[in-house]
Amino acid sequence: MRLGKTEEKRDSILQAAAKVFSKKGFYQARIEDISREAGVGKGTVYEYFSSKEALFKNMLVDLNREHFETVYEGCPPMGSVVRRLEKILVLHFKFIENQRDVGRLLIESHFSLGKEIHLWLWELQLEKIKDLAKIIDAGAAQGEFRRDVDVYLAAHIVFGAVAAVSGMIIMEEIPSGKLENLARNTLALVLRGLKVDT
Amino acid sequence: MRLGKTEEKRDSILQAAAKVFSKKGFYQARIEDISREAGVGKGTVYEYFSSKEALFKNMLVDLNREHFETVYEGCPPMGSVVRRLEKILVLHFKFIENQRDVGRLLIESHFSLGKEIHLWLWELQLEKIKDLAKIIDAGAAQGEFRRDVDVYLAAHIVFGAVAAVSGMIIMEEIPSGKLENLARNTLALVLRGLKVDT
Amino acid sequence: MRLGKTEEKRDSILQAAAKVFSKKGFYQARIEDISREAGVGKGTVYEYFSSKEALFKNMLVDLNREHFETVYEGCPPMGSVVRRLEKILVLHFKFIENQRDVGRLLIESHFSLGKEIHLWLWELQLEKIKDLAKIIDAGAAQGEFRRDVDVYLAAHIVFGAVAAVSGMIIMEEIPSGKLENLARNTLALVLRGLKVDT
Amino acid sequence: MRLGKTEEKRDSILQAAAKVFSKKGFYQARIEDISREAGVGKGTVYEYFSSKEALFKNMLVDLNREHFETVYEGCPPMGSVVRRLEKILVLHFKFIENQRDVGRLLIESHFSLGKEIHLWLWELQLEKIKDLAKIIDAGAAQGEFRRDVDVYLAAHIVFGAVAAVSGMIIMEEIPSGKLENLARNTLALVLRGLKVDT
DNA sequence: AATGAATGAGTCTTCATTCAT
DNA sequence: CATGAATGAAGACTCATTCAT
Repeated sequence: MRLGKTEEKRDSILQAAAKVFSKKGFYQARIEDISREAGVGKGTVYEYFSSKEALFKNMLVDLNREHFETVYEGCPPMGSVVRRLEKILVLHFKFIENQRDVGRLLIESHFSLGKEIHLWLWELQLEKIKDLAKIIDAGAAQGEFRRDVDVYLAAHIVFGAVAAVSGMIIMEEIPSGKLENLARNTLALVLRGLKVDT
Repeated sequence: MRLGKTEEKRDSILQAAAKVFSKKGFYQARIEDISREAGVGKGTVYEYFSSKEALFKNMLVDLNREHFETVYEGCPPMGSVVRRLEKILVLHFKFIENQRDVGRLLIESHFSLGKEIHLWLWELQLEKIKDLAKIIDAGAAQGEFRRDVDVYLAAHIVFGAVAAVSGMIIMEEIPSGKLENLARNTLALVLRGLKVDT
Repeated sequence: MRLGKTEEKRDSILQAAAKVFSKKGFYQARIEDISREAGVGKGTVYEYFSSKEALFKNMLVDLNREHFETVYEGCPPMGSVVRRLEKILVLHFKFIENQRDVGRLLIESHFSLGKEIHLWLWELQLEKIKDLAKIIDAGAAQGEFRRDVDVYLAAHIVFGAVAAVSGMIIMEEIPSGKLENLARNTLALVLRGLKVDT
Repeated sequence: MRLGKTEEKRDSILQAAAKVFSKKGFYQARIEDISREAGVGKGTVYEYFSSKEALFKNMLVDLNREHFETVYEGCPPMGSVVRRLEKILVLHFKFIENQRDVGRLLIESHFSLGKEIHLWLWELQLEKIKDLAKIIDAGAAQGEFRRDVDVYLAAHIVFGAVAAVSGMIIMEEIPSGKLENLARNTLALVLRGLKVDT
């Protein structure tokens, strides 16, 4: 299962890109910063990625894959959808917390990038929302969730709620130990709502 | 009630800035684009704002004020907090819808800007969240909302939810006529949650 | 002998120009600095002088006139040329010392200005050198100076020597009380030379 | 003894800088002029020098070194200090004449530059004056020069005199053949002074 | 395959000058 | 006459990208 030398170098560049882009944002990050961080020459970056934008996109795709593998695959469908959601939230918050800088990029769904790349990012986010929609749909099918809700809308709402709390974790530097509780509370609110039970 | 000529020009530059920054993002926007959009010379922009960054910040502050006046002040406390929230949501969604470009900037709380300005933006957002927290707190005090929720967390969640739906409105170009319904549904979900009533 | 209001304003602009140009040099000085220093509007400067360069030249001409009046006219031909030279040196050094900033400009015969203005400055300096040559010539005619010297060359040498000592006065902030002595020593060297008498 | 390619390029930029700065002065010279003169791209200049000012300073330091090597090192202490001075003057005048443009910069001790760089230039000049003072001091020690003169003052005077004559050479385009004679005459005046021997 | 020196297009910002009031 | 708001030409500097080694 060893990666070829080539694959290794490609990876180290992506790692470096994640670090530098996260810290400085797309426009402030310089290719040279990234190449130095990766310990390779500036020209080498262009051996593996055709442009700064391509590198950026690849980095995000990579990050998403890692996020997906950590959060969803590390948490397959199980009996209760609610339980699964709770587990997903915990894993997600931990992922965020483990990789502050990198996590910031995942939350920052919006960038001051050109329109084209902006749309591309929206697509990326939409996919996550659709994954969420499937889960919610499953919950409705199993009778755990109300059937009178617009699943697509609900997915957006849950996504936004989770993103906002993720931002809170990063910006307010919530300590690791409180994440499980935070996940539970967040989910509780999303599931039961604000209103007093009637 | 006439604005001085000077104030008028300052305003037209801010208007133009909102338009151009929204469309292109901070780094892609050129001062010249903005000055042309405003119908003034390039140098004139610098008569009113000391730098591109200063213009950007001023523009956001301005936008926030407008948003605040439209949404919150256009919707003072009333008997029911739930009713007030619903009204706020409708106004907010309409504000978003009316000024797609401009609205995009309000949602895009995160930019690929330098760390400093990024923090400044976070502060701006936090203020909005705190406004929300006050409303929720009032709801709890009046017995409309459950008392066992962390108000600060709840405010983040509502904020995130609303932001996500706002993004949906902009990106999927939801027609104006459906906004009231969308506001109702969003609020319903936030208030009652996903789970089936027990 | 009262100056008209107009003349007064023109003068205050020239004063301000001398101050600001001296402190910052031609390119670093901004017309606005000068107008503010003069207590007039920016546009007013252009009522009196057609351009920055014209203002600069006028200011130097003015300064030269003042210098000439102070130094040469305040010291008409008299019996001994040597005595006259000594008096001239004292007056010159005092002029320099009195108006450090302004004096600096007189010494700084060379500027990083465009070729054209540079030549003009050289002419200004050459006139002073020619005045000096006349004095030396008179000294030779009176038998005080050697007749075998090239008067024109000698004038350059004296001019350079005096300029260098003037620079010393400004840069090393020689106190006022030592100027007379310095003038005497400078003149002694110029008159008797370095070499031991044979 | 071959310079590395890199060193070569650095040098050609310095050469070009000397030429362009000399001709146009600091503020009128454009980096692009210099880069074109050097036959390199605009960006390349910044590979070697961090800013226009840094380039300017480096160029002057370089020039000074060259001047020093040509004039002083090409003329080591010998029996007679007077002889040495005469040789130095000849070499100096030839250096000036050989590199009119470049020489102009050496003479133009004063520029319309910011205060900071101005001070730096004064230091540069002061060093030369101190070198001169050492020579004069040696002359006094050897009994060739009078002992009752202030060596530091004398050095300033000689420096100023030489600078003024150098200016004459450049501005009046004294032909090469007359330089030796000019050096002799200049030195004679400096050594014996203007006054008739008593 | 890897490098980094070289490049020049692109942009913010300054400031002399103009001109409507 | 006096003003200062408006202008836009000009230039230092950055950095993605290329390419000879």
